[in-house]
Amino acid sequence: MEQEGGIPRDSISNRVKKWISERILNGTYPPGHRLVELQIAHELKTSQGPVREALRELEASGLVESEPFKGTRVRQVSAREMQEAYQVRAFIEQHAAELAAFALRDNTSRLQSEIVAAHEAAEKGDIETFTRHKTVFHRQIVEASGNSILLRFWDALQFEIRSQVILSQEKFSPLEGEKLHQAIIDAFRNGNGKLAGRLLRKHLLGFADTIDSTHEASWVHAGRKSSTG
Amino acid sequence: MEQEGGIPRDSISNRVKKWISERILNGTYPPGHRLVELQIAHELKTSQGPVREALRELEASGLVESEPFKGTRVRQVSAREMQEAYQVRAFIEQHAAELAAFALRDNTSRLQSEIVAAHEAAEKGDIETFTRHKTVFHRQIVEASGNSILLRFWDALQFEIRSQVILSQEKFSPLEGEKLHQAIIDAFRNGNGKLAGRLLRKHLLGFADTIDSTHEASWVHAGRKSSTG
DNA sequence: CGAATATCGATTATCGATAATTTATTATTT
DNA sequence: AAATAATAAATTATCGATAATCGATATTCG
Repeated sequence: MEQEGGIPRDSISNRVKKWISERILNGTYPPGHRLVELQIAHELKTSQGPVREALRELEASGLVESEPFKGTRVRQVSAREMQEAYQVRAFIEQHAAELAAFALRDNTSRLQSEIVAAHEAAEKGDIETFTRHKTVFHRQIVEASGNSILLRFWDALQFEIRSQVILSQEKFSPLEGEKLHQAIIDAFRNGNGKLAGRLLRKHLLGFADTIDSTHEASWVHAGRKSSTG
Repeated sequence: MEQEGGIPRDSISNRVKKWISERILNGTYPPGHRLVELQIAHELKTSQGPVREALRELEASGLVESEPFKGTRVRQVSAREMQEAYQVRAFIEQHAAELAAFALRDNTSRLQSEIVAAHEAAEKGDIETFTRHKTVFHRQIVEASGNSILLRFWDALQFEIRSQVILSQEKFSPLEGEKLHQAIIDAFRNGNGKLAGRLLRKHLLGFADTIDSTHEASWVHAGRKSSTG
């Protein structure tokens, strides 16, 4: 099957995977939505095999869930699970910061530029760009830890978290964390990984604490532009 | 592979998955060994689909690796990666211990019985049983943390580590850690999660330190009985 | 009427065959 | 003989079709 005007260097199942995850991420397929293999296959003019493979990979990464002979649907993450995820992320980043202290000492320019970019986006009200830069900021710290397994876990967590919801909290007070991020950078500049770690942990556990079941309604699908500027 | 006698209680792809992982775990398929889809399918009297699906799941859990059109082979874990894995495991268990402090206070009987069982196995020279009970001991702590994501990560790590190698170190001095495990239990009995966490962390980082590339030859495949009983 | 069961439509799980791609082998040229 | 091109072999990726299973509805029997 020849690609219609696009990049042909990707397997069909991979393209299907991207296609589906895109739709889950931007809210077209809400949690609980059913994903029928042959239906998607027909829609994408391919066969059942690649679609099935894509769904199984998405299942492995936590985006969807499936039961034998019952089918696959977009996974619904509970408030409880979100709390757990933020807790795990909190101490992953704390440890990463301690491990990354040496690598980041007097080497914070990349971190700084992400914060600057995030700040600019926040002022323009571009939540999506803001969130992206803030995410890269945190990921760079885990990357600098030099522990690839830690990074893999962090990625898995991030995928799971961002796939479903973004805390409305994060949207409505984007400038709140600015000072904190600067403090984290300063700590790294001084080679104080312990401090950076404590700050990160506190920051993230703060998010975790804002999550409870009563807030479930205030979550918003990732990628959807909030109409309330 | 037979199913004639009754209702097939497990899908074919799941049985294939078990069949393959069993062979990887017991060393029949060593790291680097190539896994050809149609060849396995023929050997198990099934078709390519289920085998392919099984291999993809094993890839997701880190047991094998594959490249497009090149095929799948048993993954080789480097000394470096083993170190990283033990580091991550160390601080996962440290945090789990702190979270589990409340749940385990005056509630250590299950932990205790695992240690007793491990001790008995060690005296009989039954390394496999010893290792299994020691693993359950550690897993129970993570379970008691109440954080299911933490547990999922720990399981993934364990699968990855145990799938490939067991530190010969652990085999030759099984009684070494006995006192430490008792100390951990005592800490939990007193509700001192911080202390239990520190002990666990130190214990595991100790293992991590014994790993370096010069020791690579001393690793032994999991499941293989050492002839030097 | 109501519980157990047979049937139907929808969907997943599996199969056998074909196309696409890589790797190995042979032929050709310089 | 070395390098390159052409061909063949092996294997993965994909396809279209069939079998197995589930859920809902209709049907039978007490």
